[in-house]
Amino acid sequence: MGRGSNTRERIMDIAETSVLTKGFVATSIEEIIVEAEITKSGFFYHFKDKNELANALFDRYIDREDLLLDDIFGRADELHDDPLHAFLIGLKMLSEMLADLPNGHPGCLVATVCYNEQIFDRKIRDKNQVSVLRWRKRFRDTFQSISEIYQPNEPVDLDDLADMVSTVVEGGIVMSKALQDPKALARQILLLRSYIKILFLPRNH
Amino acid sequence: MGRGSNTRERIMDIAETSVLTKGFVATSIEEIIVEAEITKSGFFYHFKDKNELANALFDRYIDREDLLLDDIFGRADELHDDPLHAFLIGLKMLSEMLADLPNGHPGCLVATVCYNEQIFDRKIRDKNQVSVLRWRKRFRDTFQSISEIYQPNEPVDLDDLADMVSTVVEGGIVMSKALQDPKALARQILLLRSYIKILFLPRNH
DNA sequence: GGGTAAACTGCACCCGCGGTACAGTAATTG
DNA sequence: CAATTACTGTACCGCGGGTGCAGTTTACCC
Repeated sequence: MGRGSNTRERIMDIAETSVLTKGFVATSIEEIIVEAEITKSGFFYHFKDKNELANALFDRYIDREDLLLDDIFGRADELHDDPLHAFLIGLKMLSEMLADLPNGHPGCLVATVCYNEQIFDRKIRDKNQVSVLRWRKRFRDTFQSISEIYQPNEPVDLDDLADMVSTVVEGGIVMSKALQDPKALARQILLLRSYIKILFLPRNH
Repeated sequence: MGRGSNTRERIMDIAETSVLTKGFVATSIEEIIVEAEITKSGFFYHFKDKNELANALFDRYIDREDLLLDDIFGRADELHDDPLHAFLIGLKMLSEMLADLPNGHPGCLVATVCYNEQIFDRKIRDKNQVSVLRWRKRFRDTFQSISEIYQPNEPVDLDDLADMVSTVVEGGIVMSKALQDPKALARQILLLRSYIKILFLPRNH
């Protein structure tokens, strides 16, 4: 192994997969070090305890998700000047990307934290809230731009509507896992898209 | 204590609360027996191991949820003959009921199982799938009746639409927990209601 | 009122896992 | 060549799940 082998990242990759499928508590340090081919001491050299690993996993996960959304909805904005149509294109691309994941979406650490609250320290629960509020801000801004052009056919709170993107993603992941159908998430995103479409597009198309 | 004290149910009540907030693995038998004021032997008299407790919890939880939905949407059907309006009334009542829970929805065991897959036995994962499919059937039947009268303004698959109810509930619970806002779930349900409304109601209202 | 079964208590013990402590070592870098 | 980084090895602790089994209380039935 030695220096160039990036052990810390390898530990985190192994841990992330395991945490998303089995849950944090069920992921033992023992199995991580076996798969990473290091010793227990090696693990605790990189992370002083399991909670520090959780924090590192969470930070990295959120950063990646943000980059992914920047990428998808950034590209969508390039493809259409109108904010509504750009967003609809973005949702379509998001759905397609999720449908193309061979084993389905691996799960979301936000939900993992929610369903294992007490075992994480306060820091990570606060970070969780912050990350959800960042999604809200992102999509609220989008819906703000849209509503300056299109008037919604139903009265809606734009913050709630922004949260609905997160809701459908988190709920869709749960459904995909429960149904053992990797494509379920993608189809739920398309339903959200359908809602946004008929909510803002004028009735006499 | 003695005979009439219904120890088994008391164990399950304590365990359910703990499982929904902390997760299954983080719920120790030790804390359950302290709160239930029994001994370890007493616990293992009722459940041969933790997995049997999980199975019992899950069965009871699903039964209660089904009864709740029967009640709410049954009452809604009594209040309006038209299937669309009855369903919209049902969603409103569901939302109001969730908003009235003092500490918000406690969480859903379906999601708990999804995010802790490997630690439960196969039996419980199968039951999870069955329970989600039962929700699908219930709401698919509703949307079937609706679509025989109203023609949707967008092409939608009725199974997916039925799943969206579960999606928004599961996702909404995650959002409520993450945001630490008990009312978030209720507001997401109302957005789903808004979608169903403008999806089926004719454009020239 | 005595017997039986249900519903426990008490105690002793094993294992796996998270975590600590600390000494030793191989490779890299300045 | 010295110092730092990135580990290994070993020994040990406490907690929680789980087993085994003998003993005890309580309710109810005959």
